[in-house]
Amino acid sequence: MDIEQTKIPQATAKRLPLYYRFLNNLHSQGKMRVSSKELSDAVKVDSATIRRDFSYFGALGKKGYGYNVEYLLSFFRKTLDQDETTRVALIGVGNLGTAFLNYNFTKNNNTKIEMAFDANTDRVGNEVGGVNVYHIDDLEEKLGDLSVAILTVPASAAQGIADRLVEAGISGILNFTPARISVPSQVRVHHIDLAIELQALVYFLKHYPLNEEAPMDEQ
Amino acid sequence: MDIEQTKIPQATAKRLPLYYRFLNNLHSQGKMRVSSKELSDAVKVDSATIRRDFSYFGALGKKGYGYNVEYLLSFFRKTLDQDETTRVALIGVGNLGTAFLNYNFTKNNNTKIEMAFDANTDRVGNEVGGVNVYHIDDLEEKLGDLSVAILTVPASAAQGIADRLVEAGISGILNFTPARISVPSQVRVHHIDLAIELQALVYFLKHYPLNEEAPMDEQ
DNA sequence: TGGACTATGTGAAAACTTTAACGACTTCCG
DNA sequence: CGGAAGTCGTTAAAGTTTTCACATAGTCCA
Ligand SMILES: NC(=O)c1ccc[n+]([C@@H]2O[C@H](COP(=O)([O-])OP(=O)(O)OC[C@H]3O[C@@H](n4cnc5c(N)ncnc54)[C@H](O)[C@@H]3O)[C@@H](O)[C@H]2O)c1
Ligand SMILES: NC(=O)c1ccc[n+]([C@@H]2O[C@H](COP(=O)([O-])OP(=O)(O)OC[C@H]3O[C@@H](n4cnc5c(N)ncnc54)[C@H](O)[C@@H]3O)[C@@H](O)[C@H]2O)c1
Repeated sequence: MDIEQTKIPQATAKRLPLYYRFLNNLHSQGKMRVSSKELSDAVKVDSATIRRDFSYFGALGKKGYGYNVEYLLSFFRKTLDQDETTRVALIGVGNLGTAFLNYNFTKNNNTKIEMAFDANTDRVGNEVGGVNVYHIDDLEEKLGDLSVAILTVPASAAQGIADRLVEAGISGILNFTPARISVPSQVRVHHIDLAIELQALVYFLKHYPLNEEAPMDEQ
Repeated sequence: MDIEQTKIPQATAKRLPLYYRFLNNLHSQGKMRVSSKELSDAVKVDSATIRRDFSYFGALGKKGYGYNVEYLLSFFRKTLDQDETTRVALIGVGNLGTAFLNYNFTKNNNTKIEMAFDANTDRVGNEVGGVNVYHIDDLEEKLGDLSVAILTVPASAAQGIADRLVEAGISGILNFTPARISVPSQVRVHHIDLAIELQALVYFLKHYPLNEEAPMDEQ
């Protein structure tokens, strides 16, 4: 909870995990150095933006040389707390929830889905992707000190479950349901609304010219 | 392809589908009128932002009254081309792809996954969620005039498939793989990177104070 | 009908984000 | 060793998005 880091722009913070992943790729390819230009080509973010982003953390590179991959990587590992794994709960083992459980978020990542909950007794007691599925009634009992939850229940159940999660002490929710849930201000919710992403893409295609000067990428 | 509409800020454009969905909800609840304040509570977007967004389309509301739900809805239906369905292809019928196929995007939506492709012959020939799965070798032959594709293949295959999609005339790609693909500037790619979303949430929780003045929501 | 109330639409300011440009320092080759 | 080439870190400018705040115009009740 560094006071320093409070100053980092949100836009920058959102790109950090992306940088981290590509630095990891470079490192496992045995690359020793990288320039903001090379990184820019890889992650599709303007090189000036990358340099600006890095500069919030101090002078990480060397003029005329670029950045040392290993150094940068170890710096971001600390910054992004890659050393400690954040344990996550998933609520709603349906289509989407099952996909997430089968996917191993820990591969390149400091997060791990530790347990799952569902209301459907057919699902309860099983293991999906190596994760135990408990009954939603046991949420408060099993949750322990987990602080992050992924919400993949039907929209109609979203607010109710969110209330229980908050009550149980969760501090972050990744919400995949179309419901815009209400939570106290100490709790952070990120909405990922897949239907809307698709609609927005279609809208942009129909209404925005996509010629030469189209932006490199979106979102 | 109205010239008018080119002026609409991207940030606004991304919120339109959200507004549309909530207006639909209100309408099916029988509500006749709605104020920017009420809408704000529902979608968690500042009411001034909502009024500003709407104002790009002209004066849609009435002072002292608010907005007529039916009118607004029919206006957005036209604006978002809700009348014509956009046909979409999905490439990669794995965990995530299967979840999308089973989900009916058409429920509240003008998009429909029309066909799917996979390299695994075990999947080919089956129907998933009512959608035929073809072999990836037949991509060019089957694709026809579809202009949007959802990419849920392994990261290593992403760029190769993207190249083929572009060659086959696709104009928009919703990319769920961690690979940042390169495409010509006439093609629009939206990246949805779930692992990064999760990491970013964790980062914000650890490094940003989430007290009184925390923003209402993110992303 | 009148007057209190309500809620829009928008000008202006503030906040945030991206991009351009370049001085300064490093590297690296001949 | 010296100079050309490369690349950072940053200042300043431009662009985008959000928010404030209020005149204005319509509502609605008594
Ligand atoms: N699948 C997709 O492609 C997709 C796309 C966009 C949005 N979404 C949204 O994601 C969410 C999940 O979608 P899905 O397709 O996985 O749905 P699903 O119906 O397959 O899964 C929902 C799961 O939640 C469980 N559940 C229901 N009520 C519960 C409760 N009170 N407590 C705990 N578990 C409960 C159900 O038993 C089920 O297993 C939905 O809100 C949906 O709108 C999904
Ligand atoms: N599942 C998740 O929760 C999750 C989370 C984050 C990111 N992702 C990303 O989404 C993508 C898909 O993930 P997944 O879990 O569904 O993977 P998956 O391995 O379950 O599915 C990939 C599918 O693509 C098919 N495929 C492989 N090569 C192909 C090719 N050349 N042409 C056509 N099809 C091909 C495979 O046969 C398989 O069915 C991956 O890039 C993954 O990194 C998934």
